[in-house]
Amino acid sequence: MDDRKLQVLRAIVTDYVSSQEPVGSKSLVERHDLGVSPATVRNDMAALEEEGYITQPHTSAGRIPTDKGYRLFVDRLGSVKPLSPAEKRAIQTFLSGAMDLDDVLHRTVRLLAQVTQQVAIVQYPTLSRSTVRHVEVVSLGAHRIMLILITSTGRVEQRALEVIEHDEEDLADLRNYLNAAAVGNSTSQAAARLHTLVGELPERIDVMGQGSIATLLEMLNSEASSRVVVGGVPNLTRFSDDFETTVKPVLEALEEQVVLLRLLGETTTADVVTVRIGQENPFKELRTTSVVASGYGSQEDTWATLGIVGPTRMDYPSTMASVRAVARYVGRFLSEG
Amino acid sequence: MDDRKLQVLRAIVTDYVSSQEPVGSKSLVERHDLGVSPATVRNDMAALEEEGYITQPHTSAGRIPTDKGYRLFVDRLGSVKPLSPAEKRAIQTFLSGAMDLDDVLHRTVRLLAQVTQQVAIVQYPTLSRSTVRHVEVVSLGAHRIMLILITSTGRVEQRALEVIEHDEEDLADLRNYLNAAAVGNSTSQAAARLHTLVGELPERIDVMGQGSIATLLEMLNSEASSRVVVGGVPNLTRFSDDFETTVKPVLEALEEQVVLLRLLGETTTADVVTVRIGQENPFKELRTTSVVASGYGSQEDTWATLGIVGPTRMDYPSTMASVRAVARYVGRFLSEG
DNA sequence: ACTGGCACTCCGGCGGCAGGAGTGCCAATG
DNA sequence: CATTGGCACTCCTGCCGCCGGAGTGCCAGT
Repeated sequence: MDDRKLQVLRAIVTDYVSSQEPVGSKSLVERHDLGVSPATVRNDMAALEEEGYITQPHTSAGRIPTDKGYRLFVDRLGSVKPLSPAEKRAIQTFLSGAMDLDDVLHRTVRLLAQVTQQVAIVQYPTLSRSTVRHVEVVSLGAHRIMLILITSTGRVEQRALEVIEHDEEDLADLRNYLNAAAVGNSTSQAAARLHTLVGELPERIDVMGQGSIATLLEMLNSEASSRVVVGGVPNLTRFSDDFETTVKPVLEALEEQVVLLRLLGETTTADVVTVRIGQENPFKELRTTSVVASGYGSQEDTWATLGIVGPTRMDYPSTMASVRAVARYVGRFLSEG
Repeated sequence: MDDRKLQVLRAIVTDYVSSQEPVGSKSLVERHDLGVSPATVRNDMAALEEEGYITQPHTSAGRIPTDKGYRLFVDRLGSVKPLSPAEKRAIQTFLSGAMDLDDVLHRTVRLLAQVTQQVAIVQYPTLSRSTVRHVEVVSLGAHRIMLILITSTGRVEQRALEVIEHDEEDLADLRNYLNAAAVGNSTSQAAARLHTLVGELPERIDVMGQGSIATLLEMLNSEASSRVVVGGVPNLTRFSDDFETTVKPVLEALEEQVVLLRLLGETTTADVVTVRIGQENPFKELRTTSVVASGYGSQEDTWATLGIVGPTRMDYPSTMASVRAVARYVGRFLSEG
């Protein structure tokens, strides 16, 4: 591909992103010194349109990038824009003073929404890559107990279940058995060991134990139902122009956890920023929006994904830089704290 | 106040709510059989406008209700519209199969959003009206422990804190002391008894115990920071006309827990539906929206508030009926489960 | 291969115009 | 005295046509 044509495409993308208006050949050469005349640029534009990178909303209007154009832009043209000092500072200080996992994730989603000016989504760390720190068994009455699962990422899951009559000693026994089997293991290991535990319980707590273990296994496997935090929804109002096509579908997607999770995509490796542009993402209603996501976690493991969703016409370099920076920082913070 | 004038006001409100358009004298007498001519209605309308219950967007347009008009409507004219069988059924079945408190509240907010077609808000049950069911102490490593507080409403709060070196026996002791003092008491009683416990701990766990008690007291007093669940945000898109005045401010309010909590208002008695219309509510940005809220809880106590927020031009009778029904049902469900 | 020039297209804003819905007022009526 | 029919008036809304501007495509010239 011709070098200048790429330059022209880059110029079109950046101009369109900042102005939100179709960009013509004349204004293009005015703002970027390409060293050629508008007529030459027009030829290049015609070629770019022929190849499907740009399009015009109507005859004799300026050009706007297509999804394919954006794709080429982020793949080959996106110079990683360094973060401003203010942004760096914001990222560094935002998490200080966070109290628990909930708090960390809520702060993160706010931060991400603020620096990108988009709708931010942060997924709770999955259980599967973490280890079991503690299992607690609590009585809720004569016939109900509550199981609490605490993982190395600080995540706490609880579930109540109906059981037969029991006393405190039974619970203490059960607690010891469960912890002996689970603590220190990864969730998959813990699941396996709990499974073998089923036959080995003393008869007195056998029935209750089996119920508890079944519930625990459910909790350990509940990765699919993992929760998300959303923030920065008001940023959608910046695109009041295309209400029906952009705002409404995004709001609807945000309402559905399942959709959101699929939108963030498979948990990718940490430190790799994924961009899904327009129709590349899995919901046809969201074909006018893009998703910029990244995994986050410790050096060894990726725990979950976070990212933003916004109109296809967004500032990809900045956004990608911000998402990556936030993902890195949160991963480090959670690994330490 | 003249009886027919009230009828006219009622007709204006209902017509405007359903049509979203200023309503004139002619179409009014057509749709409601008031037994008088349009001219007579015009006189009444002029009077109602004089008294500030209705207004016209511009000269020679139809009338729309003012906030004052809506207020009179809900106070004196709102015949409680009974729920449709379908709605009743939805409410009865929506909570069946709920797993834990989170689940209950999420289902509730969805239900409320669905039946009212508005944005729904549900507040987590406050601690203060509930009793302590269990306090759990878990080791998170050599220098960290986690405190978990479980209340009679099923609410679970956790908080990690730094402590000095400790072993399992210390934790067991501490756990027993804390539970002995707290379990079965209301949160305020529990706070008091924990306070007196400070001096009575054995020396071995004294330091750790003081830290734990301080944290627990914080948790017991954290009523103010109580969380909320929001749902039905896409319903906002039904008012795409006045984007700036309705959609944006609501989205911004939803982002701020503090604002939301103030919006729901002081926790009122259960079974009383509060309506705050337009400028009656505490944020000037929300002067075009109304809030319909109700407390929920057991027979004896009110735990928290739930409600909806929507444009002032809403169907108050239906909405109030729905909010009340949902609040009742959730209260009953949580009291039993 | 690039450039300047030129004719052409299409959007968007603006003004004028007509239709319709609604009002206020007034005189008439039971 | 409340109610009513009639009437003139106001104002919004949609529609049409017009015009300017921005942009394009093409072609001939360097």
